[in-house]
Amino acid sequence: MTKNKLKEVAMRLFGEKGYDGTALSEIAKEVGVKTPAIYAFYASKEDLFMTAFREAMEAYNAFTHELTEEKQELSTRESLYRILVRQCEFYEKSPELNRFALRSLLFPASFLKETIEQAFLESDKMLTKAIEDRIVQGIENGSLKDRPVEMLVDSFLNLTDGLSMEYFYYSSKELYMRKLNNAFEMYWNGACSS
Amino acid sequence: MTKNKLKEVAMRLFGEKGYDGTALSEIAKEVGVKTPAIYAFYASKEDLFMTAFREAMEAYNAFTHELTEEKQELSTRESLYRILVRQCEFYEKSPELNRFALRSLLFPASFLKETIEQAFLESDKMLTKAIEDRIVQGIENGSLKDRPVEMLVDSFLNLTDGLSMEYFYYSSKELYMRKLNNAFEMYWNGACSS
Amino acid sequence: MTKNKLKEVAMRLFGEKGYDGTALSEIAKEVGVKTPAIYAFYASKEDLFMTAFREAMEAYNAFTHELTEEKQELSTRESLYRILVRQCEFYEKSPELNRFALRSLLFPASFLKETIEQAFLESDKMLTKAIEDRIVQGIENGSLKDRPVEMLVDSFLNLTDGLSMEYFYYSSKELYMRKLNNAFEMYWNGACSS
Amino acid sequence: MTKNKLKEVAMRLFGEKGYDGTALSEIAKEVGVKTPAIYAFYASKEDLFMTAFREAMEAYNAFTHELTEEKQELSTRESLYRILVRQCEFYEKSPELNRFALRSLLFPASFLKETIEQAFLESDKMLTKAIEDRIVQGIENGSLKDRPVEMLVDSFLNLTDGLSMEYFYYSSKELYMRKLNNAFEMYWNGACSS
DNA sequence: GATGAATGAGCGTTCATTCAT
DNA sequence: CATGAATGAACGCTCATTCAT
Repeated sequence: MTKNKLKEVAMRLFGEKGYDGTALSEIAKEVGVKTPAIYAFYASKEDLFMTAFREAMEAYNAFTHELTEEKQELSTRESLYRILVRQCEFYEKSPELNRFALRSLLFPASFLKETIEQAFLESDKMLTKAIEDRIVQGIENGSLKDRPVEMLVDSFLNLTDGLSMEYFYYSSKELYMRKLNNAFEMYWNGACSS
Repeated sequence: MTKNKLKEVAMRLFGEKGYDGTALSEIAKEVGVKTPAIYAFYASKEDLFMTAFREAMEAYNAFTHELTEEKQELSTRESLYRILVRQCEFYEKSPELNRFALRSLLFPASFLKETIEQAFLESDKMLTKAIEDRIVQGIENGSLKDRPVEMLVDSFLNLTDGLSMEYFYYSSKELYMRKLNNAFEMYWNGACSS
Repeated sequence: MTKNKLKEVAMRLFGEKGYDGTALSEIAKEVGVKTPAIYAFYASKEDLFMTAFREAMEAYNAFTHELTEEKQELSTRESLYRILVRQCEFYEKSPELNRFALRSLLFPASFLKETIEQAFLESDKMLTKAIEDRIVQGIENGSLKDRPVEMLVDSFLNLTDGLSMEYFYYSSKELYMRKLNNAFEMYWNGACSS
Repeated sequence: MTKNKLKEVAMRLFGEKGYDGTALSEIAKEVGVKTPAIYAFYASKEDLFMTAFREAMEAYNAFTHELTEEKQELSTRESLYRILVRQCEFYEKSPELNRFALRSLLFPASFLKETIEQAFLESDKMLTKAIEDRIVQGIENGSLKDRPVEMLVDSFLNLTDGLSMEYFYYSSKELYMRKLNNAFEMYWNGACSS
C-alpha cells in the first residue's frame, strides 16, 4: 500500500535529514511513484510529516505503556535494568522511528514547536510513573535504600536520556551496551548502598 | 565587523533551524546587509557553516581544555561536581553555540556526516581524560571506592550526556539544576560507597 | 441527472471565475461526484465548457427569438419598453447564464476567440431585427418621428448594452430599475419628439 | 527599466487573458527575463497584478479628473459630446489599460472582489459630477429642457457604459464611431426637446 | 457510470550564487 | 565592501487527464 510506504519512507528521511532537508521528490522516488502521487494520500508535506509524527508518538506511547503494564515478577534491580534493555530493543527494532522522534523532540520543525511539548508529555509522564512504581516498590521491599523518590527517579531518567543520545551517537552496539551496563551498575550501586 | 556578526548570527540560526531551514537571506537581514554581501567574506553557505562549526569546536575544545588544566585543589567530589557546573555555565554563557554543536553532533548536515565524528573526537578524548584524571586520583586518595575506572568514567559521561539533552529539553533552569544535583548525588553515592 | 448538473454548475462557475479560474474538481465537488466522473459525459474541460456555451447561446437565441415572435398588440412605446423588461427578466431568471455569456463575449477563453463573434452574430441579428421591426412600425404609424432607422436602432442597442453592463455592476435591483426607466424615458423622448 | 516593462506587459496580458490565464513565465518571456527575476521587483503575482491595477485606477482617475477640470467654454452639446470623444480617445491611447480595467470591474480576480467597488467608486463619482455639472449648466442656460437631473445623468452614464462595452466588442473603429454618434444624437434629441 | 491511483505538465515561489557596478 | 539585477535549479503544489477496476 502506497500510503503506508510513503509514511514509512517519510519517517526515515525526515529523521535522517530533517523536514527542510527532505524533498517530497526523494520520498516519492524511494517509494517508486512520482511526487504528485503523494497528494492522493496526504494534503501537504506538513500533513505527511504530522501523520508520521503522530504514528511515532503512538508507537512510543504504546511502548511506554507496555513498560508500565509489565508484570512485576522480577526483582527491583532486574526490573529497572529491564527498562533500559527494553528501550534499547525498541531503538533497535525501529531506529528510524526513534531518530525521527528524538529529532522532533530536540529540534522540532518550526510548525511543530508549539505542539511538541504536549506531544511528549504523556509519554514522559508514563515513563516517569513506570520508574517511580518500581522504585517505590524497591524501597518498600528493602532492596533500595530509603531515599527521596525524586532523586532516584531523576537520576534514572537522566540515565535513559544519556543513553538515548549515545545510541545515536555511537554506531557500535557493543560500545553502547558497555556504556549501558556500566552506567546502570553505577546507578544501582548508588541506589541500594548507603 | 560584518564578518564576525555574520558568523555569529549564522551559528544561532543554524542551531535553531538547521542548515536547510536557514536561508542566507535571513542571516544577512539580521546582520543588516544584503545577501550577496556574505560572499565578500565566505565562499559559500557551506563555508559559512563550516566556519561557524570550526569556531564552535574550538570554543568547545578550549572549554574542555580549561577543564583539564584546572588546578586540582578541590576534593574529588567537588572536582567532579565542578565539571557539571562548568558545563552548565558554558551552556548558559553561549546557548546558541551549544545548541549548534549538539545539533551538528546528533543531526549533522549531509556534507558534515563524514567529518563529524573526528571533529568531536578530540573534545571527547579531552573530556574523558579530565574525568579519568579526577577519578584515578579519587581512587588513589581513597575518596572513591576502587572500581574499574572505565565504569566510573562511562557512567559519568552518561551523566553529562543526559544533562546536555535535558538542558535543551527543559526550559526551566531551576528544574535543570534539580536534575543535575539529583543525578550527581546518586552518582557520587554509587561511586564512593561499597 | 449528473450530466446536466455538471453542465449547470460548470456554467455558473465558469461565469463567476472564468475558464482558467475554475478547476474541474470544484465543479465535480459541487455536483457531488469525483473529478474523473466528468469524463464519462464530457470529453474534456473544453468540451464541457463548449457544451455550456452552446446551451447559453441557444437559450439566448431562444429568448431573442421569443422577443421577435411576440404579438405586436402593444403600442410602440410599450413594445420597446417591453424588450428592456424582458431582458431584465431574463437576467433575473438565469443570472449565471447571462454572466457566463457576457464574460464569454467580452473576454472569451483563448480557444473561443475565433468562434465567438459568429456565435453571437445570430442573436445580435435577431435582436436587431426585433427592434427594427418595432421601430419601422412605430415610424409608420406615426408614434415615432421619421428618422433614419439605423440611428434609432443603434441607440436602442446601446441602451441594452449599457444596461447589461450595469446589471452585473450594480447589485441593487432598485437602482438598476431606476437606471432602466430613466434611460428608456430619455430614449423615448428623443425618439418621438422632433 | 525592467520593473516598468514587467508592469506594462502584465497589464496587457492580465487584461487579455485574465489573472488565472496569465502565467508569470509569459510575462517574463515577453520582457526578456527569466521568471524569478520578477521577484526582484514584485513580491508575488498578486503584487504585480495589484501594482498594475493601482496604476490603471490612477490613470483612469486622472483622466476623469481632467474631464472635470476642462474649461467649459463649449456649448452644452459640444461639452457632453466631448466627454464621449475623450473617452474614446482614452480607449485608443491605451486600450490595454482599459481592457484591463473593464475586466477588473466586471470580472474581478477573486482576491480583488472586496476592494473593487471602492476602487472604482471615486472615478464613478467624479465622472458623474462632471456630467452633472454640464447638465445643470445646460438646464440653467436653457439649452436643455428642464427635466430631473437624475434622469439626464443616468441616461448619459448608460450611454458611456454601452459605448465602453461596444468599444471592446466591435473591432472596427468606424462602426464604433457610427454607434457613438447615433447614440449621442438620440440622447441630445431627447435631452433638449420637449 | 463512477472511483482510486497515478502521472505529465506546468505554475508560483525560494534560494544559493554570480556579476557588473 | 556592498548592492541590484539576474539566473539555474529545485521545491511544494495543482490540475487535466488516463486507466484499471
